[in-house]
Amino acid sequence: MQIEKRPRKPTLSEVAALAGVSEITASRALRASAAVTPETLQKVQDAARSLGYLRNRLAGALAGGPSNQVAVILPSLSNIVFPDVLKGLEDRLDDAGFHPVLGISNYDPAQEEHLIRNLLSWRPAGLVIAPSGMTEASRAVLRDAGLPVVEIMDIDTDPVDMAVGMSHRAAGLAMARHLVGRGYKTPAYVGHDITRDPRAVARLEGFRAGLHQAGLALADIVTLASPSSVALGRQGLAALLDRNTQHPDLVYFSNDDMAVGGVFHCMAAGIAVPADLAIAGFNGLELGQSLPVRLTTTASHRTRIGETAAGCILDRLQGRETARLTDVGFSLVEGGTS
Amino acid sequence: MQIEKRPRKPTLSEVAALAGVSEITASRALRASAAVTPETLQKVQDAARSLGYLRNRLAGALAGGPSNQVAVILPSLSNIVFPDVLKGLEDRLDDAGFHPVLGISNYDPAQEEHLIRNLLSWRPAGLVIAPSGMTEASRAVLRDAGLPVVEIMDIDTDPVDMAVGMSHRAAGLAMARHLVGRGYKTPAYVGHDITRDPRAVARLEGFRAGLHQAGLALADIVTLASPSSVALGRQGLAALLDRNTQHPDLVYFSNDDMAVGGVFHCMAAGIAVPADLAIAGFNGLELGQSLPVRLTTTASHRTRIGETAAGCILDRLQGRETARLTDVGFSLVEGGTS
DNA sequence: ACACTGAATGACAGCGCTGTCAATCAATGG
DNA sequence: CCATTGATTGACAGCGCTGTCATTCAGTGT
Repeated sequence: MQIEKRPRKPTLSEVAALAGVSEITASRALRASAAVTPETLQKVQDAARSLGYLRNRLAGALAGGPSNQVAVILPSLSNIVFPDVLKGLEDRLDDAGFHPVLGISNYDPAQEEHLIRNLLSWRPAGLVIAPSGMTEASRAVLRDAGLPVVEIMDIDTDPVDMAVGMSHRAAGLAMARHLVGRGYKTPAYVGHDITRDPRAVARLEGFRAGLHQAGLALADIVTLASPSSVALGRQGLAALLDRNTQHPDLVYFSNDDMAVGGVFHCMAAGIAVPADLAIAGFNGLELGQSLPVRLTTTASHRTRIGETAAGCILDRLQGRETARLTDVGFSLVEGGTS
Repeated sequence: MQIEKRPRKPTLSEVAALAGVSEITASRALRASAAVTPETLQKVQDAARSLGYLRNRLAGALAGGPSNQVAVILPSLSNIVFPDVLKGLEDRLDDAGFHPVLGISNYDPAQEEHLIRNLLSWRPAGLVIAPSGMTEASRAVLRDAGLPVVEIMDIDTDPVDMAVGMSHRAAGLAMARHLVGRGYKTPAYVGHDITRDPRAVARLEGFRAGLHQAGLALADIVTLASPSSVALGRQGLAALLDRNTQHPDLVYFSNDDMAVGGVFHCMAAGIAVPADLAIAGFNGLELGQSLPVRLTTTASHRTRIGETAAGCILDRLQGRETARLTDVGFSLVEGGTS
């Protein structure tokens, strides 16, 4: 008695047989990778269609064919920044027929290392990572992997292979200069859990440096040990203003989510922005730009980072020249909150 | 003369040789898939480490081993809803050592079909899709694929295999009932490009049905042919109020982004919410809940949809029973804008 | 008419691993 | 002491495809 068996997926050799050609010819026809008579092409395609043939890329890649998978490791999806980056990546990769294989490190270097090995074991064509304190072991694995690797977000680093991003320190510095130029004298800072966010730290440093150059310093600073959010920004500003320290005339927030929370607090507490208090953020999220009064912020080009990183991978795969460091820059957005 | 050749990655057989065991034993040791003496285990692990061995899952999967990739097809990453779903998916998948392989259909059924074939050619363990008008061909491919398939977001459908989501019609209906109960008499609607968003259409239908049951009808309706955004909602409400039709006492927006735009318009135009105009959205985004006045909305459980969908895939893979339809429900959020 | 060229096709081997089944061997029970 | 059992290991074959090199054959130049 025959055990009922799901009819196996048709293989290339069955397609070839039906089309009356050799396996390898069928392979070439279906990949358009080498010269095949239009006639043969037609026969093979017909055969494939009538059998419902679905290419098995596992076998193809194992046999030496190219992979069209690109490993992507991000620290989180909760922060809108990373979906934006991912969007840019996906867009460009998709154009070239590539797919991201995703891993989320949760800002954990150990998890990151684990993900690197795991994703690499599928022999992807390239790897894009927004590092979260990569271990030396991680770097070593990437170095030996022999595939294009792009580290994204930050370019104040020494990448294993390539890096695409912006200088967060420069962004903080630029914002400080801008605001100093507007005449603010007693700046304060409200931040989220920045121990996990070296880029926010870099912005803060740059901001401080900018103030320092103008003979100013932060009047006060509040950091809360939670991931950034609108609610947290609101809470953070309330806390800041509650203290009986020198009242700031300006608050620089660790990012736009936080800053929008600050704006909401002002709305609710009847604080005039920017007359009583100016507010600035970072990222240039749509959210902040759709407020009744546009948020002053620095626009980071997140999607462009993704696109550019994907471009680096693709360029490298096609043997084109690639830059080690790519600065996508940032732009200061002079909104109405400062 | 020897062409310089990147030292090939060590293979399992080299590890086995170094460890002094057979290939298959090394394989088992590294997978912990069958009984191996602690001693052998140690030897093999040491050998693997000292060689910098990196498992090749391409070969493993081809040889009949399991895949830990799950294809995920979403219509977009621009709408925060989908990153939320993806987060839920990734979370649960990661727990089980699985990775999402991502494809974005851009709401295009043809692209969707293309993605399905493409991703399936990597022989993933399962597939999760937020359908965008799946073609019959797509459904057929999925049916024949012989892997767990979960269609997400909507459960008002007839899925190929499983579906996880909520009834958007019911959500619209519930919101209508709630608002009718609050005494509003002249409701209006502001929506985005809903031709591409059947779920928004379903909510609108449900909303209309709810009104109808109470002897009411939509006083006015504005739909704009762009993807939803805060700015678009703002613009939409302005347009609605600009018309010299009966003034609404309530506007139901196609989603929270749009509704928040509406709130912002009211702030800017000096319209008191909810005294002059009530506003309701859909999704329960953090954004709306952090407004100075919390937005009235329906919370969709996006992350839970992702988690549940991943759970279905995993359950099926482990031979556990799975439901064909899973309703994750929704919850009405009575905010201050109504 | 003949060697020569290039396009189209094919034979072969093997990518690196795991499922299946068989072999080995110490421990157990009578 | 011998058959039986279960735990551990190994031999073998093959997953489905593509790179490499060889072969075929029509078209070209002299």
